[in-house]
Amino acid sequence: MLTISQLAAYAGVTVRAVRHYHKIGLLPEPGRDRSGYRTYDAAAVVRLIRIRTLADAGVPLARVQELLDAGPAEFADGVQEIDKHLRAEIRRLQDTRSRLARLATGEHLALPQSVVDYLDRLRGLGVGERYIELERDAWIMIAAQVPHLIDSVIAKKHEELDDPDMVRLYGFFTGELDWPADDPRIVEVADVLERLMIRAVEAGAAGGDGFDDQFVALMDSTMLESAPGAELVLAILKERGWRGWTRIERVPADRLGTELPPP
Amino acid sequence: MLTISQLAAYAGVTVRAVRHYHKIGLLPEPGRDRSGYRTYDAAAVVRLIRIRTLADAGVPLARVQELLDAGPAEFADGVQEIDKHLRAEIRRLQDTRSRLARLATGEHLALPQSVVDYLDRLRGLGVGERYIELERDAWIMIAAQVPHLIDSVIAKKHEELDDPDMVRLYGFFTGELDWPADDPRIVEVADVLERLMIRAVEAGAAGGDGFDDQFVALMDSTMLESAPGAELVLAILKERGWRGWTRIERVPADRLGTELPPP
DNA sequence: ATGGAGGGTTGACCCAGCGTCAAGGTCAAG
DNA sequence: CTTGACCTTGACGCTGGGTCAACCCTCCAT
Repeated sequence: MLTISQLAAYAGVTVRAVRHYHKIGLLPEPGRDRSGYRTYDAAAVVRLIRIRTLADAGVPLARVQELLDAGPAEFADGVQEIDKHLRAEIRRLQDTRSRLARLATGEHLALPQSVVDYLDRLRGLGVGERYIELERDAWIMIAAQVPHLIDSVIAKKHEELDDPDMVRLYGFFTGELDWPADDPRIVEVADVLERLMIRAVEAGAAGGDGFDDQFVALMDSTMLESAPGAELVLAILKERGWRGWTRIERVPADRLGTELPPP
Repeated sequence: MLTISQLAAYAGVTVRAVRHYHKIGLLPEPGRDRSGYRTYDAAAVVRLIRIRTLADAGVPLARVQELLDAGPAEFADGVQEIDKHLRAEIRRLQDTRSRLARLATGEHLALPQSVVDYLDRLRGLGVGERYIELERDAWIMIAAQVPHLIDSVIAKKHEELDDPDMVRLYGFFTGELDWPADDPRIVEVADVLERLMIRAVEAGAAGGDGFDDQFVALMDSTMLESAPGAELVLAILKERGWRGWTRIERVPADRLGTELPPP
């Protein structure tokens, strides 16, 4: 006959755990010797080892009890199920490992690959890290709100970058971003933007861009929040008869002065 | 700006978890809008995703906090450590899978391989499952109490099985085991055992078997508890001047009648 | 016989990491 | 104005034990 600590040591568990299993009725209370010590037999060893094997597999103790007290068919089914869980868990941990490896480096975890690629393209154009971070944060906000649209939006952005004027536009964002309000480059930026807008309108953007009003408002407000000076540029363009940002519109002369809806 | 559920959904956690992270100071409380709702920015998204990546790797939240607020060197060290843990955990789960596969089948989990092999050898000799189970339970008890000795004991048992008389002895245990006290086979068993004992003594077993008294007592009492009828056989042998079981002794004529120590 | 080590006994409280109500206040749409 | 989907705080529950605390048993050496 075994004492509780002999039993526990052989099965690789603590004495406390064995007593816990008694308390919840998972392992039957054995007989006691005349001094009150529990005395275990081989059946207890076998049952305890079965308990541990299942518990190590992550099975809740209540389920362990069901399984051990069930027929062989149900038991086999249960074990199948547990093994499936184990395989999934192993795959999850392997995935976690690869995510962990990317933890230190960059924005890869917070953004879909398409956006990461887009930001890398901007870097390739010489855009400064300061501005890249602003863009990144804006894209994080957009991706968080409309994850299903993000890939198609980024695809449009890539198309836009095929236009040399767009490349020129991004070329402004290489150094410090806090331009004073009278910085002459602001007018240059507005000029480039106006050319882009004209071309966009000519290309038929007026017809509709496939996005609904809410999403356009989201894009506009996010970009306005993220890019310092964007308001200044928008003000200049408004004087010239343009409205919008994500969705470009020529403002009819009689409506000049109408505000954008508040972000 | 994001609401808490947008943030949570994007990071793949529950709203409740985000609030929990606020409560323990892991994720800073963001600003509120005029109605008291929390409003999150991109930095919160990034931090929350980092938190989840580490937490998914099994890192306690307190440790996550330390890591995220530490310098890059300490962070890299910590990630190394976590990855080591992950690899170990994956190996542990794979091991659990193979143990799980053996759960339904046999005694493999409760006994070392050497004993399993020994029991298989007994089966090969035609010993009945009823008796095998008794042996198995006895070996479980012995292995639980003196795991470091089990392999050498089993090795001795294997040697003993090379003796044809020992094979003959086990040959008795094929069917029912509850022999009546006057079953003639009991005398036959005693005869075979006596021949074995004589040969053992001649072979020099008297010199000492390398086991201490406590262990011999353990073997004796375990086998006596497990095998019905063993006491009868021992009684017959005692009349013939033998004592012991695990350790065989010729009892000098003047001490005939001396009892074995109580188990 | 006695004292100390090293078992054993019960009981009660404590932990992470949230899940799950409960009991409301807010917001957008119809 | 209502409805339904959010948001807020707060409190309790859960698993699988760990960690005292306070005491009893047994064995061994002295």
